[in-house]
Amino acid sequence: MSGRKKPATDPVEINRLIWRTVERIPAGRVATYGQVADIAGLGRAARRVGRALRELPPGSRVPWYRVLRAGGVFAFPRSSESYRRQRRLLGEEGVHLVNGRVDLQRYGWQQTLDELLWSPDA
DNA sequence: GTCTTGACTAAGC
DNA sequence: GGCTTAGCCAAGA
Repeated sequence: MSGRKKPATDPVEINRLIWRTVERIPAGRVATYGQVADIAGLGRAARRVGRALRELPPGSRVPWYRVLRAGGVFAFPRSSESYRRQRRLLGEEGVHLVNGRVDLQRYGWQQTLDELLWSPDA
């Protein structure tokens, strides 16, 4: 047997891995490309995440709109259809924009830290 | 095999 | 606040 071990070299595997990671983002939360890449085990391949989402077929249940650029900024131009769609979908989940961007300290996907910092009493 | 592009990020002006 | 530069990684020409 060829003992050649390759860590998710197949683009299909990588895409699935990225999509699966994006699906893990809970509703009402958002994550950055770099964060998704890191969680997916791709390191700094934030661009790879963007490509995977671009290749994402329509009708998919992957919440691509929960993925933002660094700083909570949208990846699309403000006059783009995707921008409005993303903004609307996030709004339905309770995520609204402040000065054209999302407050990552509040809506950012912080699996553990968030519950520690965000007290329900606030 | 080299160059360009891109749903990226961070730092600098 | 916005624009530029540099770094990064993968796909396409």
